[in-house]
Amino acid sequence: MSKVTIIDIAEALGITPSTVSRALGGNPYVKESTRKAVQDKAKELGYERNIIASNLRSGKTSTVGIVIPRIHRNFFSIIISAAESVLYDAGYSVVICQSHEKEEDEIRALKTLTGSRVGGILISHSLSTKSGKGIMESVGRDVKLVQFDRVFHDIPGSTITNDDSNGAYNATMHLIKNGYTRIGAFSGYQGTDIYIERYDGYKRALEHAGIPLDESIVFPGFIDREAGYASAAKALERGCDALYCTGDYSALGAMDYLREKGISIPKEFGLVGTANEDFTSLISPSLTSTEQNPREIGEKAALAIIRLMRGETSGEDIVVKTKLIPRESSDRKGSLHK
Amino acid sequence: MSKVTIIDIAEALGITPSTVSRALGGNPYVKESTRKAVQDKAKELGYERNIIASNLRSGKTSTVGIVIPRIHRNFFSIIISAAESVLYDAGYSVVICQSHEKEEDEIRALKTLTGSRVGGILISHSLSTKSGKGIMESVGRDVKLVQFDRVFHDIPGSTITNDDSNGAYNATMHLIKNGYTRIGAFSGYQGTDIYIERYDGYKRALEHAGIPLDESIVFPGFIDREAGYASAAKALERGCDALYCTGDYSALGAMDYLREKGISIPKEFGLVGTANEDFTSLISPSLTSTEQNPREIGEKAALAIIRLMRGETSGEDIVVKTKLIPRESSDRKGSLHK
DNA sequence: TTGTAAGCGTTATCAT
DNA sequence: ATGATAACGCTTACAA
Repeated sequence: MSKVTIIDIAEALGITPSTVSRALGGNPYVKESTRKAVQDKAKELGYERNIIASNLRSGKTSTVGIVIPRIHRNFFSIIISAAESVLYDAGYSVVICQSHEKEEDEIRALKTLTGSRVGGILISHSLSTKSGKGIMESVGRDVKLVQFDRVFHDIPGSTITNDDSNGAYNATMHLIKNGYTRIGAFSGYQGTDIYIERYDGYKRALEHAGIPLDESIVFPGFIDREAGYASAAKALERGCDALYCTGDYSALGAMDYLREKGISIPKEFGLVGTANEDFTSLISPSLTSTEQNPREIGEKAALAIIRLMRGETSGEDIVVKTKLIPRESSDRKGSLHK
Repeated sequence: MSKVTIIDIAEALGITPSTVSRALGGNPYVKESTRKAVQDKAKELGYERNIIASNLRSGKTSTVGIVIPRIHRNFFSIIISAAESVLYDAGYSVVICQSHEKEEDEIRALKTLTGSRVGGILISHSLSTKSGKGIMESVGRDVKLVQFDRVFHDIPGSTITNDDSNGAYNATMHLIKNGYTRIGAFSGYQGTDIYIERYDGYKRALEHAGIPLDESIVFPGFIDREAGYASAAKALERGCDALYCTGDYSALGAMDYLREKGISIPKEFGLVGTANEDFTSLISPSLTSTEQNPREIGEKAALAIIRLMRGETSGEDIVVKTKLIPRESSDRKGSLHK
């Protein structure tokens, strides 16, 4: 086990711990020969810096916290995976907490993180978090914050978001181009930025195509499979021939209902989801969706928090492009060649 | 921000830091009234223990590392999620690393973790890790280890595994009971315990049913979607009417092939997967699979590492039961009522 | 039951 | 360019 300290190295070399520390820490005021000797000896003895002691003394912390609603949601787990690997390579540790979509848990997680002295936090808010108020109270001034996906713009720090409005615009346009004329929407909870943005994109597309907005075929609120099933019934009743869904699971629910009613997709009804979950390409018909590039979001978020902690910036807003992935569920024109 | 230390509390109360430390640390040799006073004052001043200093001094660490092949695989992300929440409640932090299925990355992760002085590690080995040798060399004697899912039994510490052999036995038996008679197997890489176990369960079921083992319809090695597709072709050629697959993705690949050939599932061909991935219930026909209870594995692994770090045990082997989830892909008898 | 005092291993701040 | 020394905030023998 590595019980080797800088003192051992210093003694072996007949110099002092301070010099060893400097040599290892990249301090410019060290003779190259000394640095070389120290590094060699360190390797020889199997030295590993005691991060705990280092953090204590320097007051800095090399730990970054991540708070997300649920770790086992594909979108988030890919983000974590990407962020974790960037942070790790940059010498940071990562601590992960879940909010389980509850503001209460989110605040508890934040308190625990600041308690364990993280230097920065990556967060995507729970759906039940209604404002940045409680967040700001639980996070100290010297902890840096990067929000991603679900963000509040009145919180200091950086944000990483998708161009959600454009994503929704493109998805809706895609339906229009495929000849659907009465396009409803599962618009999601309209108290959260991303859903507001997406609804906006949907409306812009309709407007662009000269289709009047009909709020009776817009279904806000829950977007899980069950809600999708229930709302699809109403949408059909009200004459829809397509649905733009701000979530893949709600689209799946709609698919359940349509299949039950013997309505053919995409012939009689068009469907697009959002998030490009794994299953979208596995089901039949496969589901057209919008790729949000979670890997890119994770990497950018990690780089953003590093810059923030290093004081290289005091905040930036980064937008990651989405991409429509056309599949069978909206392919009325048969433009897909398998 | 919390700059309050035990010294502040001590001064405010006219006692010494040691007593404050003891009161807060649950030391039994403290007068109840003192403890009460300390706790009240701590709350009043907004004190938060500096975990870094605490760890440095005590030599202990309240961080647990988790090493898994890939974080964004459903099975693993649920395990992490469960383990993380148990560990967090018990006052531990969690650091997560990925091995990307490469032994090299696994060892690198292990070294980084021991470098940041974790007290314990939860690990499921990469497929390319062939033995416990390299693992043992990179982990010091005083770091505790809990292996889960993919384990080596020559490594000290605890293990959490599924009753894989029984799971495979039940899955194969289920096919037999549904009237399939020539049942092949995607048996997985036969250098890893879980796959050996499962192959054993498959063989036991055949034996039990009096069906002779035919190795020409057993396909070891890769079990991804592509491999499933390729092996399904051979299985069909060799007269199989069903396949037991040690993975859902390989079963999905087989399904791809069978669908292409116009072979009806489950009428003409039966299919069971393993792992009960989310998509198994979303595709059509839905895929019979074996639930491995990752949540339970994660919780048990967390509790096991805690016991190990506390010195309450020096190692235990825990087996988590699997459960067959019958779905359409093997339902030749129509015993499923939807 | 509480106080005293000595560090844990590193880094910052003086000197030299 | 390097050395000496103190300190980061906490825990823990040992004493009282």
